[in-house]
Amino acid sequence: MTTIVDVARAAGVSTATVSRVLNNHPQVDPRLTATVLQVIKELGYRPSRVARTLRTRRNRVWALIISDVRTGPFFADVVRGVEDVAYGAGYSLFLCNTDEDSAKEASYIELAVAENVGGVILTPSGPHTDLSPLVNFGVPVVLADRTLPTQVADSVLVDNVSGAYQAVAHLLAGGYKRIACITGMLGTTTGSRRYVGYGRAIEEAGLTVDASLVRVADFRELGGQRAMQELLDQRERPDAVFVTNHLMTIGALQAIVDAKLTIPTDIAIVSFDDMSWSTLLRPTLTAVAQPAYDLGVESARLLLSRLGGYSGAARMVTLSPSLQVRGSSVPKRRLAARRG
Amino acid sequence: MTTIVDVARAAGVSTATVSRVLNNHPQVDPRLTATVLQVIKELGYRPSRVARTLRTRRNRVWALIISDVRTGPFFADVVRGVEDVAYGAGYSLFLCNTDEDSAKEASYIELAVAENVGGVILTPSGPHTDLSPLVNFGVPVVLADRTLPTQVADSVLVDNVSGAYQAVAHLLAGGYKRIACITGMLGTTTGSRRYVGYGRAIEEAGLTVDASLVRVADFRELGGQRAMQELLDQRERPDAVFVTNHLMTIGALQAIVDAKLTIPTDIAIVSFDDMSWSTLLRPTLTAVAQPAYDLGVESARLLLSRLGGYSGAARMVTLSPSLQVRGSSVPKRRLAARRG
DNA sequence: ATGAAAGCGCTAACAG
DNA sequence: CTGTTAGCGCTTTCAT
Repeated sequence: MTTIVDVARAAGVSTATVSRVLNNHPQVDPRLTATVLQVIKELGYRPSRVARTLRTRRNRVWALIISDVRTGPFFADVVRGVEDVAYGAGYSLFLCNTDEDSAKEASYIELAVAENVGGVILTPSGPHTDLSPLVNFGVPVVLADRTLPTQVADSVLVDNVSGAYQAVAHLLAGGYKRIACITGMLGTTTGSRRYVGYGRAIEEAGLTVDASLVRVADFRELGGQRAMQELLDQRERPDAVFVTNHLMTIGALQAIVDAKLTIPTDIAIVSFDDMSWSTLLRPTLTAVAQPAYDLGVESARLLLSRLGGYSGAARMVTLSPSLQVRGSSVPKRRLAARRG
Repeated sequence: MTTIVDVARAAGVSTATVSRVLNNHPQVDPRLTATVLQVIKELGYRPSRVARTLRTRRNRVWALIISDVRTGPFFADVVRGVEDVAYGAGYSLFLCNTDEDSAKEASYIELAVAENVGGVILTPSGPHTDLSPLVNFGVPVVLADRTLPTQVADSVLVDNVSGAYQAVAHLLAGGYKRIACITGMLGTTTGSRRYVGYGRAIEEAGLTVDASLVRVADFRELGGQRAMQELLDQRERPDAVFVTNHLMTIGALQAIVDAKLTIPTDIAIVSFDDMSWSTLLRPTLTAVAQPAYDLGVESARLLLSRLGGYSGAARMVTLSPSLQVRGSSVPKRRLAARRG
């Protein structure tokens, strides 16, 4: 391996000069710069980032700690948003999947400080995630998609209440009356906020939330399927359902198909999370689209600003989801018209 | 920040002893070990991986260089396979998305050597990917999903020929005669191998490949859609189509819907790549399922074995995809029976 | 079994 | 403008 010493020797200069060339300091003779650059190329020398990090105590690496890249398009999009900004600014990423497991999360947080990363973008696995190792070591943290009770870090959120509200208000406007809700764990921000949006829409319409129409599931496919089955097995069936994430939506759709019911005549459905295949379903699926990529981008930007020296109070950026109206929630009167 | 020196001082031992405790060397007094461990806990000390890497020239980090995590479930699954093995063995991952851009790929390869990573798992963007920076620096490389002409590295592949063959043989067995193929760029391994499998199945059935039924697209949604439109616009339409990846399948399905044709009566379809939502479509989608997670796992294992000292010739592991038969390719005679 | 000391490759005072 | 030198935090001979 060729080091900075080899380059210095070959170029007949000191290592300091080589270092200056590497970091393009202004006060260095252009001719020296040229020869050094030449030698570097000839020797195929590449400065060790490890040594540089040790010396400068600045690591051009971030840790991105999320629950699972596989879980639908959401996190994958977030990752790309982060990565694109990071790459543009000369940073690279440790990808850490916690699977919502707080122990794994804690161990990745440990890793982040052990690796002396420059910053962390984290989707906390729960309300008790301990950021103190990071905070104590002065590692800037940005919370993405979920925040924490203690306002110790910048966060970037999707307006879950608004997204859910839009979805349910849309169903109400379409003439649906018995609107069920399959929500995720209420202990999570996403779970509770989306449920709040559901309740708000119902109440603003002068109705009250009917507990028999609400099912708290686990954000997963099987949970969604079971919840939907239960709802359909009741004596008084819902005429519409709002499902708060894409995995549970897959399960719910399966349950509806299994029950041989037709969407939206028997039951309308709106999903939180829009997928590339939403338009391939028949009928096409009405869904709340989350700005996942942008969420990654914004998170990375907040981190960059901290790295750039900003040290004000914790900031909170909220991004708005948008309702994609499609066939699975056609207004009742239009359905009637079709029949007629 | 507390360092090994602080620990040594507080424990009344030398840094060498602390280091030995950290790396659990056998020849160290159990009582000293205890006090050192105690002090470490009290001080909240965490050894710097950066310093360790610099000193030992062994980095417990890998670079995982793929085209794009967002591109469907495939790479996300690969990533998780790699990550699970890596995490289990104490390694972490740089996630690098190249977007099939050889310049970006090259820059990530540079990063890998600059960061002195312990190993690289790479999906080459093309046949000209230059591994020499890695090879020169003695960084072990495993090629995942695609290989390179020069057999310089271990590789883990999916048997694309077999997968495509299974798909097309299944259509032939179902009585389909004019089977079209929408394939990706033939310059890529996946593109060419899947096309080979298509051709082999056709020829083994005693037929010949009809060039008018073959479209070379770009592995993307729009490309798949256009290709399908062209195929449908011909005077003699195909009665089935084999599409060689999931994005083009989405496009093709869209085109079929737009043409108001019915699957599989007007045209049957089989996709390479199975998705979580394949069973939600009506009819459900017949697809070749790739062992993506396992591909990640195997790649990581090969890397681990190199890291463990294995230095034999380049190995090649081939994983078999499996055909998931569903409704989009129901045999013709059964269709006839339904009608009758 | 433990410690002293050298050094991994780099940067940043400090001199000159 | 350039060189000398002292570390960054850790591991690892080499002595003891």
